[in-house]
Amino acid sequence: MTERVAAPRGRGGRRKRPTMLDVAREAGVALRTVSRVVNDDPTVGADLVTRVRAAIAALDYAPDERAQQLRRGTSGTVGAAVRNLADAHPVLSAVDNAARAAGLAVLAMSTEDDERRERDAVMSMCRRRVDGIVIEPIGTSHDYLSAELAGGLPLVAVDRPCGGVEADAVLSDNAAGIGMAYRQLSVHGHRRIAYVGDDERIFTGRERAAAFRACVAASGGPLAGMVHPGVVTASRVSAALSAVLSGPAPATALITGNVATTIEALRYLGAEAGRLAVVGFDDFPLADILRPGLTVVAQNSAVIGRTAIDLLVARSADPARPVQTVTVPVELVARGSGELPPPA
Amino acid sequence: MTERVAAPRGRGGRRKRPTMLDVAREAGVALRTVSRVVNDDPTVGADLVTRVRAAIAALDYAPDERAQQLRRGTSGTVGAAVRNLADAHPVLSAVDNAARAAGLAVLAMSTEDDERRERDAVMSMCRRRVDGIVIEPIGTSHDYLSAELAGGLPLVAVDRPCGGVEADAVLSDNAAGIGMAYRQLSVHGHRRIAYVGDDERIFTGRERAAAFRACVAASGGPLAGMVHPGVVTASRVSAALSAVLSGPAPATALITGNVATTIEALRYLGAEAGRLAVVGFDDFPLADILRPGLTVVAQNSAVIGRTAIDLLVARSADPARPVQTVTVPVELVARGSGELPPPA
DNA sequence: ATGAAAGCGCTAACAT
DNA sequence: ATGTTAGCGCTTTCAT
Repeated sequence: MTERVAAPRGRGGRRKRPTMLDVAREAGVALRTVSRVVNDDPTVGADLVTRVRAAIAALDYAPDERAQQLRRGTSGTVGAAVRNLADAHPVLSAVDNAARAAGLAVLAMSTEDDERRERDAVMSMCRRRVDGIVIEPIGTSHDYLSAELAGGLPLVAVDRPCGGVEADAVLSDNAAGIGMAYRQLSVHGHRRIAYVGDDERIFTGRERAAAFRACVAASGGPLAGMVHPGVVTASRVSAALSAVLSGPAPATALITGNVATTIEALRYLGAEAGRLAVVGFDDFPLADILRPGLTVVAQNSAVIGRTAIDLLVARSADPARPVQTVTVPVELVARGSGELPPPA
Repeated sequence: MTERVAAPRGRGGRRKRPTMLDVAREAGVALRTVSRVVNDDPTVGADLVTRVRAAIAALDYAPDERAQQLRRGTSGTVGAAVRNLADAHPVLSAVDNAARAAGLAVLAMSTEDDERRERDAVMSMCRRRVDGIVIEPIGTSHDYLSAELAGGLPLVAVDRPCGGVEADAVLSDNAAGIGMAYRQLSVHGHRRIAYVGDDERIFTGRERAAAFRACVAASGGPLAGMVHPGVVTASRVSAALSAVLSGPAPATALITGNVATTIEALRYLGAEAGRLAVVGFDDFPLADILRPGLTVVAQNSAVIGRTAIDLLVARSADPARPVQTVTVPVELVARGSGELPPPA
């Protein structure tokens, strides 16, 4: 690590920021008039507007939003507590765009899938008096929020519902997605289809595994040894796959229950990946440059994010409105891996 | 999209939040005592502490951070203006972790590679009186920040330097990275090596293309038709590749200048990818599950993020300290694609 | 159309 | 060890 040190920065210490009062003095008007100009109040004389604007420019004045918020009682900010800032996060991006369109800033914090960090993040947002929170819930119990909810805090869960409290939620249609994946594989001749996915203690893991079992039951396929929910680790996924692919009647197709499982499965399969039909739940960038391209059930992140902000805004406007759960459709994206035939 | 509407939320409108004064009354003490307890001032009697704590719990009181900030004159927040919230962003994650370790919250906003949005985001952060800003600069001129900088705002650029203003910066060692890539390909027998990368109007594009030319010159390899900097679009990358791979003396190896170019190149090459040696600048998740695995020059995002916060904190403490540019080493990660031999 | 004064919720001097 | 008072920078009655 190289450190290149340049000449000292030509600024001696922190100069005091100009306040509204400074602007007022500079322009020779009352404080109130500056406030009016800043807030585009039409009842200010044109000449004064010009004078105030000039003073603002001369002093490089920018209003202190904290003071505005404090006085106005609203923060113009929504909190977003998401699992991770490092991985691709299309929902966060969609929330950001929808919020900005609604004139709201986004305070994003990561929970790192840790219950305590989630709680810290959310509480910190509350202390900042955000106008609402979008959360990808991690813990099972969110009753630490019941006081805030009773106080009128708009809270929208995405991807999975909150536990222990009534809150609006935006979920993907997990059952339909698994159905699409199963059908696609069936249509391409597969009878022995396996599922490896998330732990059933996690909402989506539970929903998807259950939907898979229902599909198998409905189609009269074999179920024994074909369903492997559990913690997503390299070793567990490897073990599940080797079990599913060995024995007298190995699976010829695989459904993976989330991106992490999909990646681990592809990693384990290595060059064999082209011989096993695979459909993954949830899309990810680069799924299309794999060989063969990965067929996935894609969630509609853009709609999820926008809907979350819509619900948030709606609840802000009417805190007493009924709690709502919106289910967003998913889509099958065929890229090759799900259309491989079973071995002859 | 299905909307499931449940019973009305059992909360009629927004109840007023308890203030510190409410707590004081509830506990039968003075406002100042509550403030002391909230701030863990040791000079409060044990019995009063208990009483105040009880009142806080009873009322579900949480201090208003905006008011604290306003009064304290500091916000405890750093702004992070990054290109994108949707793509993988390891630097943002590292900034988040380092900031949280330093007791700072992170206000992340995306610039979407748009000069105006960057400006809006940064100005909004200034109005929120953040304690500093980490920026992935997009525009060429950042002199709209000169007043803030003169006022003492700590500003740290990551990935590329700011233009037109003096600010601390954390950069990857682009020249060394290109050198590593070039050497790896040379060692594996390649003489005709091509480079496709970002536009030279962009700082990293310029540095990497220049480093590549220097490598070719130093090794006495062919240069004509081998360097293709430019806007990263599917069509431009395709055109560059088809030019480089055709003719009497086609390239046998390729260096791609950033992730977007790498992806487009892989997309274009398709099944041919296994026949051309490739080293990509910058790592990305899943580079290891490609076949062959993609050899990359990996930037050290964790160090970049941590260093950015370190510089920020250092400048906060001493606004007059010399401006500093830190160069962070990169690392070659060999996964197969860069170790392919030239065709016999 | 403009200004004076009160107060948002909190912390920091200064008593006591 | 605890309470009183002022004021952070702004918006908002209420006068004029």
